Amino acid sequence: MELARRLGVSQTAVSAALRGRERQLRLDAALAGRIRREAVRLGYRPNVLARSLLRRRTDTLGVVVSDFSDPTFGILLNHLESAAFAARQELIVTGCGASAAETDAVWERLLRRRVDGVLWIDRPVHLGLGRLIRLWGTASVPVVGIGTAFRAAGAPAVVFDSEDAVGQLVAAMPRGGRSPYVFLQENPGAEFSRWRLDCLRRRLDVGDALSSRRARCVAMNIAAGIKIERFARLRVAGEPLRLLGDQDFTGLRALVALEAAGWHAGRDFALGSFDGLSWLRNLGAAFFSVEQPLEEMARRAIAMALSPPAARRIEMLRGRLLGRM
Amino acid sequence: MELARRLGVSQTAVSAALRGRERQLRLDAALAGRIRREAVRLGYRPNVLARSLLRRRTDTLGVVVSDFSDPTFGILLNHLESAAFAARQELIVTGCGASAAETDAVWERLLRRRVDGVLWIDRPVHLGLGRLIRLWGTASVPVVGIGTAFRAAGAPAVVFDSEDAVGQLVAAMPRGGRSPYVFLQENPGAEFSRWRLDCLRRRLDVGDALSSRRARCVAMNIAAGIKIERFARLRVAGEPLRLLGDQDFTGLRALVALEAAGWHAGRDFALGSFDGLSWLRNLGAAFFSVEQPLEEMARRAIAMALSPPAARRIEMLRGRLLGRM
DNA sequence: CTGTTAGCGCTTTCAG
DNA sequence: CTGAAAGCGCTAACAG
Repeated sequence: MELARRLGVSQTAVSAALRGRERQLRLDAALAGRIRREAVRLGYRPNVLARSLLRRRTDTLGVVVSDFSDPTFGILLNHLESAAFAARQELIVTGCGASAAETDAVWERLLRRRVDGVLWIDRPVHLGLGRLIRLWGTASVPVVGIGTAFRAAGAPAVVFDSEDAVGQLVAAMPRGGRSPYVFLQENPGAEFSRWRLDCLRRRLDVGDALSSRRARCVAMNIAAGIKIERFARLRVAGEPLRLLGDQDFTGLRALVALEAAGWHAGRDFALGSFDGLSWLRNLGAAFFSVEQPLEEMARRAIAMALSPPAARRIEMLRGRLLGRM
Repeated sequence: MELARRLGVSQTAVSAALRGRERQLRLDAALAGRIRREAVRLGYRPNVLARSLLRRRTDTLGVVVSDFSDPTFGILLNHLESAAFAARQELIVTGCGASAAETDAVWERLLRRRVDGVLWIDRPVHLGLGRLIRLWGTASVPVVGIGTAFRAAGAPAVVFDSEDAVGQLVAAMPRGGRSPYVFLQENPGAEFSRWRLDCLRRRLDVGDALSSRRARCVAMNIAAGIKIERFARLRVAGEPLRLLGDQDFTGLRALVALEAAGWHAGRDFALGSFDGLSWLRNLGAAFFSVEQPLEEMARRAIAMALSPPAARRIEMLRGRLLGRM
């Protein structure tokens, strides 16, 4: 160690002083101080590579994000960083690549860096769940999934409870009547969208049994744009239409279009959606949404990656309803 | 190397075969194939730590993101990953921490990992530009800033040309008349917001000189909500109000509120904003926006970090106008 | 308290 | 074409 030579002390002393291990080594406090001061003066930066190589652990978790541009994942990442900081772990965040081959490369690189564990945020659109789980099987370190995609993967994961969220939304909407529930899909092929629709259907079936009345559920694809006539046709006079966006952006688009057409939230329609992005709070009361417990998800995911294998399993977390009509 | 022992060949041969250097070493092709097959069979993963330690370079760039939840940065990150892949570099993405102390820690950790360069996406809200630039000075590797915050920092950076963007927006709006330009601010303290307002003011001054007519510019803070009366008061009968959101979300909020109040885009107001987030394309023609050239920014930033010092300087990139009224 | 020693897993050099 | 040897920067064990 160059620093040691310059100061004329042993490498051991330098190493100990720099990591605050002076008590253990019964190192002179004054000396330790001198070493630390000199280290700062010289702009000395320990080489983590060498350290990790020797210790055979990196205190680092890899994080694979299936899409950086999803704001929900962005907020989750912010929380993950805090949680990692608290757990004295570093994070290496990376995208998932644009093709199966790139995803393999990303995965491989993370493991070659000898991360101590991997968190995988949602399934990449180009990679089937089965294939992904098989990939995880090649790891020598713990892998934890985050996201609804992993609800039935059988792998350790932290999952937002969509089933419960749908229940909260339905409970907050006007009951009874003949107007249908309209499930709005911006990207009907997306897994989360289909899954939430399934949850809604199941939920309404349960409602049926209890109220002995048939609540209709209509799925509407609005990817190509919103046609007001389609809404008008579905509506039963005097009753508000019950709209559920498959996520906040979808609900927002509907809101813009309906208001522009002279429909009024609360009178003509009730609107809810998923994820509770914070900027919704600025839109007033015309909209409600079930917020994902992202901070808790982050904490749990990190804890799970760091815990012994036996403690790793699927955890379902419930959301919280924001806003009311 | 364990693999070498198992196969009964030399470490040299294994190393060469695995990195496709067999020609240089004049290694037997059959042997190289055998080594590679065996490596796959055994699930062998070279240790990047050891490799980097010896080579004294990591082929890795650090990326510091000031806010993961900003969708613009998210898209930029996706592009950065592609660009890095193309340049055979890896990326270590990290948040910037929530306080000055955490930012220091993030920075330190990146350098201790011996990244070959750092890209810094926008200035953290809790850290002054001066302080940040000073921090950069402690690096032994190139640092490239990305974002408007660095337009005058004197450090190498890739910057979206807001001045030009304002020009494009103003040019696309109705000319003349007495209605003011209203600049909508959701977070008036934010640097980008103030800077874009400044640009607008300067632009309108230039317009003045040419048309010898005074165009008024009003800044309106809408953080607390949108009051329609404030807009009504500003409007000159028969002329559309010219609205500029400081970013897309801001413009969107205004759109929702104005349409809900019975104002019509095109007739009663013209609305533009910044950044060109892709989901705007779904909102129809009521809105236009200047898109940041994120893909190009990503490519340039990576290239700049990899180029010799003399080639590193500030690059201003122009945006593209999306949508028309 | 300090110095020495022996590596962590890999690449490179140079002599076979 | 192969093998031996040196060493990247650090830590841990142990003998002074």
